[in-house]
Amino acid sequence: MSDYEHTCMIRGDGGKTLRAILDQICNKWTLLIVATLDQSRVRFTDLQHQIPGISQRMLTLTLRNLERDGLVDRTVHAEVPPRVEYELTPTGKSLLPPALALAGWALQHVPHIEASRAAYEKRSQAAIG
Amino acid sequence: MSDYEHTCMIRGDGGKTLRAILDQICNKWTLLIVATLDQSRVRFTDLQHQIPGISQRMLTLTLRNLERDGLVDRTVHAEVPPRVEYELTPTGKSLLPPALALAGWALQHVPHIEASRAAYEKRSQAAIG
DNA sequence: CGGGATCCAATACGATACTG
DNA sequence: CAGTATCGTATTGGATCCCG
Repeated sequence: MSDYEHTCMIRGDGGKTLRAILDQICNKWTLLIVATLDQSRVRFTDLQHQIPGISQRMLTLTLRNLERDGLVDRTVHAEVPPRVEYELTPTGKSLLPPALALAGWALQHVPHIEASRAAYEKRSQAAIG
Repeated sequence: MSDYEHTCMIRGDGGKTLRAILDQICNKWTLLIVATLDQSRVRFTDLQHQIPGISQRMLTLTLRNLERDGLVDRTVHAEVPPRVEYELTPTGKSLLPPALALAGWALQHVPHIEASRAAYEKRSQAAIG
């Protein structure tokens, strides 16, 4: 499918559901969690450590949403202390390439964007003064 | 760069700036606007029509952010009535492929995700009842 | 250890009214 | 036409406490 066809479908009217799903994929933590689950199954606490800054609450909520959408599998081991592991489903893994592509783009353009922001702020200041 | 290297860089500590930028790209309207600017320069009102559901306020705000980040150029024509056109900068255009890849993924998996959600709700109901 | 429940602050967003 | 300003609501997310 060409880029142009993509844009047409994105803009299409039926796109309300699509927008909702895009919103959910593109929130603050989803991409990070998916990226972190790339290699293997990971425990809850390990996830929390590997994603600095995420709160327990948001980790739980985001994982539940991913589970609900069939992108992540949750395995509870009947042990004491309890052990819960998360891993990507095949669908979840299929999200990896585009997700990493976007993240890679952001990574590449951080310097450019920061410079552009600085220049913009400077212009704003100049306009005021 | 391999997927694995990508994930390492995403998870890295310096990632606070990266996360902030990813957040901004992945908000409710940015991807839609970028996708809509794909082909050519578009006027403010036309953008509003091509992105059903966006409010004037959010269109303005998001466009300003994109301009600030150097992804969109704003051209004001000295006419009456005024005419303002927006177009992607080269950096903005470079965002197009990964953005469309993600949107394409979402599009492909809408049915699967909706089915998974329905099944999940059903399980939850069963657990309650 | 994993995570549910609650409270609270920040902010994102929409609706409306006004302007050059 | 292309915004800006203001207001009110809805959502997001962190902090904290508690529980099996």
